[in-house]
Amino acid sequence: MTGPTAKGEASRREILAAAGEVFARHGYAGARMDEIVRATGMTKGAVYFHFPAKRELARAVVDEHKRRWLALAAERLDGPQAPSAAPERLRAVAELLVELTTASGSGWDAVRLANQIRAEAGEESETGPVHEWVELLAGVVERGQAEGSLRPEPSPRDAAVILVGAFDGLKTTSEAVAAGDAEGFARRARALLGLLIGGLEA
Amino acid sequence: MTGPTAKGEASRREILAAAGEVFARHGYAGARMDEIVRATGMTKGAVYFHFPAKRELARAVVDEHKRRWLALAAERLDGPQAPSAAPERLRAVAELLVELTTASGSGWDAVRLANQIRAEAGEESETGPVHEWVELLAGVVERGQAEGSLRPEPSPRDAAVILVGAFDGLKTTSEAVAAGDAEGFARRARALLGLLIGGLEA
Amino acid sequence: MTGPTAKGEASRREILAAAGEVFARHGYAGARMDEIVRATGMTKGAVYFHFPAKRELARAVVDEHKRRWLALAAERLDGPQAPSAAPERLRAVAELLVELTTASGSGWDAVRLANQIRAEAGEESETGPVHEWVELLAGVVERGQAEGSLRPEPSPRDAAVILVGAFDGLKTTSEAVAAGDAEGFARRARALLGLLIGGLEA
Amino acid sequence: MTGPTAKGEASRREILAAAGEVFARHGYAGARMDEIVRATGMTKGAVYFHFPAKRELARAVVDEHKRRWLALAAERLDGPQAPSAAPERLRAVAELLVELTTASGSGWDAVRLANQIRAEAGEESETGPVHEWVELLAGVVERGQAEGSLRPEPSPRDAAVILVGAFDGLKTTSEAVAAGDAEGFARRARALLGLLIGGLEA
DNA sequence: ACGTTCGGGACCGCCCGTTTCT
DNA sequence: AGAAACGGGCGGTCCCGAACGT
Repeated sequence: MTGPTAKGEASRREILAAAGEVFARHGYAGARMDEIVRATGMTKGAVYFHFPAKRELARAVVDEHKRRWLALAAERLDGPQAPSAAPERLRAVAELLVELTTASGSGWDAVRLANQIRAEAGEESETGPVHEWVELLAGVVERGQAEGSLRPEPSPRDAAVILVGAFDGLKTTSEAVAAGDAEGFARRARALLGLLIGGLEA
Repeated sequence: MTGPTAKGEASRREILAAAGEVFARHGYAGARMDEIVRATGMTKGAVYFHFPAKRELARAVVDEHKRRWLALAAERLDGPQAPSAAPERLRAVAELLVELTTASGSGWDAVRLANQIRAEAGEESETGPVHEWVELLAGVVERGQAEGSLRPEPSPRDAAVILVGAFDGLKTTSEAVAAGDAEGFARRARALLGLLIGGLEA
Repeated sequence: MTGPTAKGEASRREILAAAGEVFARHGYAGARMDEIVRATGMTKGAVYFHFPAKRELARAVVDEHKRRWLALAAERLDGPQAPSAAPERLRAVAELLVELTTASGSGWDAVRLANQIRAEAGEESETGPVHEWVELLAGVVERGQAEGSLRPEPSPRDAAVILVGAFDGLKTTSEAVAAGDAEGFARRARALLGLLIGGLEA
Repeated sequence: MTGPTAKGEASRREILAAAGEVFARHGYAGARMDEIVRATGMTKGAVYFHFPAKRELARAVVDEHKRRWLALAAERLDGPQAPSAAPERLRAVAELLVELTTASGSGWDAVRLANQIRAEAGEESETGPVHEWVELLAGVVERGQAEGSLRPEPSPRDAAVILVGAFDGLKTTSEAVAAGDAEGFARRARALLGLLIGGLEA
């Protein structure tokens, strides 16, 4: 009745980290609980104490990343040196995306993981990280269109979906074409987002 | 030593079709061989006579689609009423992509399937359908840049990867955001490709 | 990380016993995991928790017997009423072999099982029970030759291999000729070993 | 209605040879029909035309060898320079056994194959090659005992079983102890048989 | 609260000896 | 004699819960 202890929290975080890695390496279905367990150094029971099922674990991994990213995005958009014009705000978010994806090595993996969960379980959870990004960008686009700095043509939501989706797909395809070429991906991603944002400008 | 017969070929095609559907429904890992077998109406032995393993079957599905699509693409680009200017050629291919994806219902699934196989097997096959599309589009872009109808900035290959990847990702994200909304996807896809191709024009 | 518990040990032993029986009845290849599982009264998961694969299980069965028999042999050779002259020592071991084989019912089966594993897996493990017997007997023969109570002709190792091999083969052949005739086997085995040991004496 | 043709006979022999090799390599249970088929260069239908089942094929392999060996044995025992004294006759057969086993590479494999079939199918066929050898040797021993050149102690049949069984086991054990050492096996085999026959002499 | 060892079964991909068409 | 189809069953995996400490 005393709630989670400090040790419990630490274990939880460790499990989350290990699971994130394994899920990223093998995909949701391909990931084996045994491997996750081994990666944590704990035993099966320990993992299952914190997360009652594989799916819950995956969801927790996704949520964890989501939390972190949105905090970063908010910082870029609301922080002291945040730009005020919509195109620049879009560019700031775009840059954050590129950085997240290339820097931490596997930043975008959680997005892919969320998609896999969705694909397996027949459409349920509508709270994946993509939605958050879409909402975020849709808000920026909407304000930009209201201000007149962005063209009114694709609806804010469509524009947002296009930006997020295009970026996501580029990651997959880049890896299919040239696996491991992080630099090439960053170059292409910047070109892509530049092209799109430029096209959206008034 | 007489080679495959007509009946055998027919069975092979039937299996391929059924497998394509099941793979599309559940993804590669989620697809059960039993379900594929049931879908063909044949028995396990029959399927395993034609394809020695699940992975080979999936690869054959991918290759089959690849063959068909590239034939269509070639038709659009080399047929009688094929446009000659690079931007229009890109637009023609873009339109074909949209049509294939929305019309046949399971058009783009093979691309996704190829990505899943690649993800599972730890990067081996370099013959997925993406590569073909990339090569095809890179050729068009290159000629366009030589003619001056396209800007020289992203390299032909980068441009091609961007076009293919962005399109691919849009599908996934569209479904994550609004599952089953084919019309919405087509609208966004046309907007995306229009934006990109417009941006590439001189 | 607390190590195996008493219950676990008990289960392990039970599985080992059941597996030994089934392997003896059907041979390694002919033995079905399902039957072993059924014989234990547990489920597949339980068996595979203790032994990760059929081959490991078989190896464990072999090792178990090896341990037990060598302890008995050591008792006969080093115990209080152990003979000191080499020929008598050989005869003591020979008698033990006959007793083990006929008495416990499934005595020599582990030796046959080890041979089958080796035959299947393409020569790897050099730790089968035969080796232990060979080493044991070679030691006795060597001392006997040094003392002059045994002829120097076949090298200790050759003599040991001959003794063990001849005994092993007699079992198989006896059963091929007259299945189930334990008494006949014992008679022949004593004759065989008497002949050989007599021939080795100075 | 014309009976087997010449081509059919040739195919049969080819299948038998290929099957013998594969059975020797993998054992009866481990041998795959597919591999045998591949080794013949024919198709499954062809093999199953000549031999209705795997077991029949194995039996045919065994019988084939049996036929050949007995012809050779008869030659040694009844030929022009055949010895007349029982001990020498035993030695002649022993020498033949050693030669057969070491020379043709896999001479004794059929004996092992026969044992495997018997083990799998729960004692039926009593016509394996071991029996033939036992009968043959028992005859020699019987005459020797009648003549007084062999001691009367182990019955002819027991003596024969001992000789055959000991030899068989030595092969297995030799390979377990020193795989591939044909020379060592021959040395030990000659020592073993010399020891035994010497012990049987009056 | 946290962790461990142990056990449960459903299920899965695939193999394999065989039969059935041409 | 070839290609094609059959279908039962096998070894093994995997996610998870139970029982039991600490």
